[in-house]
Amino acid sequence: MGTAELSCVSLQRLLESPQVEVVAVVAQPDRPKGRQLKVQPPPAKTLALRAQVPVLQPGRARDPEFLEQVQALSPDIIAVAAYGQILPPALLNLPRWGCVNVHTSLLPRYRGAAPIQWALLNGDFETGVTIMKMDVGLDTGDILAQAKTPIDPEDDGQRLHDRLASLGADLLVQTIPEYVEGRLQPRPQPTEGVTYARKITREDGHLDWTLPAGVLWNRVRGLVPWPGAYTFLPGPPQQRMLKIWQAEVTEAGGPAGEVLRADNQGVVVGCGEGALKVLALQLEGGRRLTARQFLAGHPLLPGLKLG
RNA sequence: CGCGGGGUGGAGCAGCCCGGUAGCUCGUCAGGCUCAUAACCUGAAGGUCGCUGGUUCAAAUCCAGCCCCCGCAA
Repeated sequence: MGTAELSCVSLQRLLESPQVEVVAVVAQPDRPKGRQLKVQPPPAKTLALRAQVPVLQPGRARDPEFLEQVQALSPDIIAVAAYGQILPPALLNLPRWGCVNVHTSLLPRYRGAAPIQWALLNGDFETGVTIMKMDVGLDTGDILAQAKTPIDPEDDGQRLHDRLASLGADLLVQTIPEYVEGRLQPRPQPTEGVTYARKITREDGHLDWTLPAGVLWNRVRGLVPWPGAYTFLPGPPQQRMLKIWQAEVTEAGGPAGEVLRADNQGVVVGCGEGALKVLALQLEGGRRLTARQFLAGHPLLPGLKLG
């Protein structure tokens, strides 16, 4: 079961694995998406169809009709990754080996919806993936396997997502046989160190320049590709949203939110503490540009106030 | 028919409302200057102004249709 991009990597590995037969894929229903609000299939469905695997798309995972369909398939195990719905106990207990989940954090840290982003937002130096046996709680199941990866300064939400997706997929296909063959004992999550990664909202991207540069830098990195860190470029005629895709912390000091310097190196903006050198940005309606390209057509003079 | 911005030499933009000489910041090429530079100076090349049709003496500019890019929203 999976919906988002992240689940596709795991699905792909499962399809390739000689030890696993994928009898069906469950994804969330097609939803209106994109610019003209056209109804579009989720990525996992697209991949499943291409692999000619049957796809189920229940509106709710607890629909009795859906549960019957799953029962009819009599799966030995259900693998879940980025599915996006809570699974009812009836489903958790349906397969002989239960349900296993790929979670992109080192549980019990960052239970919940946005573990990748929060690891970056909090400036962690390390994160990873956990394969767990699902139970009724939110990401509280027993741990089957974990793999770690360091977070380096080059990482942003997209890069880390991609890396964890493949790390998780590898670990999943390796873990399932070990678990099923009894070579691996589920162990309860530690009671210490539990944190929750609440869902990210668009407003989380709105930069507050009175915060320290280091915090803002983590925002910029953590919120790629969505919602992206943004600020506003004052008019005339009207203020426009300015997304900041890449930046680094720099030494300069000056009023928070004020452009201190703007040249080919980048746009330096004052923060509550230190300054942020913006390297890649995107004006509302335009495409993403390097600081150099941006400045060629949009002069940003020192003293300009961003907000 | 969800809302909105945009397509102008290689890049990023102005010009469009108020039709009439193709502009700006860069890049490229050539030369100069400098111990040196993503520095500076001089010169040059490079554009069917997204496509199609319409209006007009005249269209980047006004009108209609189409293609493509992007932000919001979901």
